Amino acid sequence: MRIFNTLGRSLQDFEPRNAGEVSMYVCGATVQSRPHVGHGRYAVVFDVVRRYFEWLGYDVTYVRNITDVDDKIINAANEMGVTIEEVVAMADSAFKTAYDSLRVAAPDIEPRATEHIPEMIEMIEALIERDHAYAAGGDVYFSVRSFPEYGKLSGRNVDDLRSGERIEPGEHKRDPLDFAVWKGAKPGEPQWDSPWGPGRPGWHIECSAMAHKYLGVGFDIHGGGHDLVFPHHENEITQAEAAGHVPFARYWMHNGLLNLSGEKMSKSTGHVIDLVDGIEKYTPGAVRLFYLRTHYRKPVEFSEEALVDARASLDRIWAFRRRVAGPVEDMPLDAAIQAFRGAMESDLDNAGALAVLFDVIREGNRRLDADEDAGPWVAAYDEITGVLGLDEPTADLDEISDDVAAFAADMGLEGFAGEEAISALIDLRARAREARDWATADRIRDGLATAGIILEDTADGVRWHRG
RNA sequence: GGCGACGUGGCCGAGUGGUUAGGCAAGGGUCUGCAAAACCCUGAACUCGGGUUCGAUUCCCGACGUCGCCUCCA
Repeated sequence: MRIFNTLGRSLQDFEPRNAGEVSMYVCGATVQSRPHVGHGRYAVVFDVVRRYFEWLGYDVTYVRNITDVDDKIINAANEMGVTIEEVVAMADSAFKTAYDSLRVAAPDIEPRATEHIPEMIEMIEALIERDHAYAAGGDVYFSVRSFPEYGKLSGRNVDDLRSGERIEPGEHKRDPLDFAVWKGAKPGEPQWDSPWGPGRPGWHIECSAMAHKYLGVGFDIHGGGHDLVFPHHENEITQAEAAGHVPFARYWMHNGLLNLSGEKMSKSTGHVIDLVDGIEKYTPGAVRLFYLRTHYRKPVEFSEEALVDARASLDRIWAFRRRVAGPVEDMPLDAAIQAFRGAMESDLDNAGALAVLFDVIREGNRRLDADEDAGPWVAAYDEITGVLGLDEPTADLDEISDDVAAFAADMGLEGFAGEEAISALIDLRARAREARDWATADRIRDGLATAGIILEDTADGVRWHRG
């Protein structure tokens, strides 16, 4: 497996820290507001990274944090006139809803910043002991110039940074480049006791401390959005390594960002499309496929057209598997699995992997049309869609059940519901077709379509699926 | 101003120093009561200008363009 490592900016062979195990930490959300469609990408990308390693047989430990204390959360609470807990609960639940519908598997560990304050304080103490941080006026700052390697991840030279040149009122930095690892408490803000007085942790120290706690020194993969490279990840490395955890992480993966009308989506500017809304509008599978059509490192433009395109592609994918009922016994076609692996091993070329899937589908369809054995192709399909999380979920009839039952009743089929109602209607339609009563047959097909069930007549009988 | 990424057919999007990516859309056919699905066929590309090379979309240089980071952000 070759991975593009942001640390060193090169394609590198992946060698796990411990044979057979992969430890990964991904920066999750700051739960200040509902997720936008950009957040779905990082979640899906790293979900696939995890699934792929698991598929290869690695024992994966996946940690994804929740940042639940932060300036932005405090500001949001003040603006909305609600408590911080309410902001966190609202945003957190929207993120969970989105992850679930996108079929992003829950991480093994999902630590919250507010539950790891002692670990952060411990790390800050270590930094002070080693003269990499200093307390000033109730705050604690990291001394950037005390760490010569600062800038190694983002490729920045300390002297080129014009950021942080201004010092906010009330800050006590010795050097404008220094950043806060502990912020002294302000009235009305969440606070914890510390050796430097009451306060709360800086953003970057949260991840350094939690990643270290759960994954130890030199864990395998640290991931996140490309916009986190600087300063967040740069500072994470700096703090962790300055505290003696060397190396902090060995491979750094960053997914490309999502643009909207040529501009990055950003919570702070409100230039966003809500993720939960987008999933509802375009369907979860189409959104997931949209993320996976493009190599994970490239920027992507979010557009109506792109989502409609993804939806059509997904229909093609799923239509193939519907042609064969149930599981297949065959071994997956070796050539296809090798090609799939080849793509994935090449820095997780998810777009190339998708091309392999479409090749499998085309040949599989051709074989089914020709009455040839398609088992190995179907098995390869199952294998690949399983890793990508693109297999079709079992039809959920709950929300349309009433409509189907009502329509069945209209057709004179009282007392049927769910799949039974669908089967009864299909039987009724079959009799109508035998009698060449096309009007009734079409009425049933159209009625079911309105309710959300699509019928297809095939040589082997009628198939249905959710529309 | 500093650092970095990218520019492929109507749209999206992989890849490669010389031989068809793939998807969506379009046109033609086959199948079908009609649909739907599927298969077959068709066309179409590598931003521009130099250079290296027998040969470059692929390597090097430059131009133009788009985007990201340098402040919170997946």
